[in-house]
Amino acid sequence: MLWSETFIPTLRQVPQEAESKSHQLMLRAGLIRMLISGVYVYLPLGLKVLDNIEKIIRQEMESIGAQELLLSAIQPLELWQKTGRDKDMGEVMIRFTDRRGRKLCLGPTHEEVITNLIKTNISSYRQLPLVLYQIQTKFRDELRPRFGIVRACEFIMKDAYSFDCDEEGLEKNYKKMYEAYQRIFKRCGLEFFCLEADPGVMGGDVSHEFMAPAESGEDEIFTCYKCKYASLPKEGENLEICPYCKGKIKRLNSIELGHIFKLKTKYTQALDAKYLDKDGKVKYAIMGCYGIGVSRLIAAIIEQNYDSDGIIWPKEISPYKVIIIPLDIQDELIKKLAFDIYKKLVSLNIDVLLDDRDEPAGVKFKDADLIGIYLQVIIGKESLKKGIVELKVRMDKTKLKLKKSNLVSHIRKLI
RNA sequence: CGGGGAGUGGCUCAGUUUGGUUUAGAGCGCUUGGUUUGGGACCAAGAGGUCGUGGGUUCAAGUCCCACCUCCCCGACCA
Repeated sequence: MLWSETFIPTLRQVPQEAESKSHQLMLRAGLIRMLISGVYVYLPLGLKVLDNIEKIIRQEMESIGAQELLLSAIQPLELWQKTGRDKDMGEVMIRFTDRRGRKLCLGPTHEEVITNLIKTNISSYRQLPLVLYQIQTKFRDELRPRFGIVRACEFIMKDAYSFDCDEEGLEKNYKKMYEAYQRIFKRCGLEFFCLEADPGVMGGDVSHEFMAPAESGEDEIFTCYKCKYASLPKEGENLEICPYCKGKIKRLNSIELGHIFKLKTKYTQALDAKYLDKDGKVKYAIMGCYGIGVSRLIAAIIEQNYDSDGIIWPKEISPYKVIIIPLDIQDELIKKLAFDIYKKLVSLNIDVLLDDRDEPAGVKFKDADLIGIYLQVIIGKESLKKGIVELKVRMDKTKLKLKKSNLVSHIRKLI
């Protein structure tokens, strides 16, 4: 993509509406814009980041045998009355009545809908186990939206649901999911802790939360860096020594990345999702559910990966893998080389952005650092005279001086 | 919903305390022309504003009073 043909509105100054670091950088780098409090639009660069995160999630979900589907955002209130959660959700759930007088809501989550689907389509143990997932927009009328997309009223979530014949099956799927989550967050360049949590309104007995330390995190957790133990503070408690390894405990603000639950039969019973088992007995399917705050991950990644110049995208998340920076686009030699490299990378299927704008070098450097593309190819007059171009890794700021002819192979090694 | 802060060109802000420089300012960005091109460069000429909204006080309101709206932060709340 050529910069001159895309829409990356970067901001030089910190917008007044943003206080947290990730929110500021998302606005400045041209990833998102606010429509109203708690509701954001994603600009092309933001969408590319979102796509990259989703790609990782899909790969890891498929790798454990989960199948993607897409449920509806509009849901009948009736289903929620059956599980009793229409009351639990209260005003968080956005409700409305359509012209036919049907009572509806915009899905804040999808346990009811998926269980209803299972109820009407699964009737035998032969059809189980089943693990389904979707990546979809959720709606929650939050009391106080915060920190940009961290707590928004409209956000994107990956939610997965497992259905098994017995608890043994649930254990297996729960474990697989737990491990897949670790791989996902690791590939996203996140430092995170996993801890046992209160299942809350979701129900069921065991749940685990994945938390990413971040300055603007909403929850405080106790963490031990020695053994990776982490827990949520209980009222009045002040933990200083790790109960497992006696290491020193740190209190850290953190963002909830994901949460997994063993729901067992809470929903399958309420919605009467039965199947016929091997022994000919009618049983309720054993359920688990597994959520990741996809859009929120962007904020968490930035909170953990930035410097004074801007965002530092981890390799797999970077909205383009390479940005080519011809320092003087009026210079024919520089321009030609920039386009030659660009075409070469495109032909190799490498996602590349060429800053073809007629702007001073300083502007291009600042913008490239701000939007945080993984690799920068810098082409300037002086070094080009010696046949040299520079390759800068945004993450560690090392600059490699390379012969033109070696550049592409070097890039391929790094990505 | 309680407490605090803010709303003035696209963005960041000054001006409001103490009403009155006549047409409301600056920097950045934007447009045109030119000089530039290794870290947000420079010169010249331009475009762009219901001062959040409504009402009130006054000879006169961005500035004072009342009501409301919006945004941010803390709290309550939250899979």
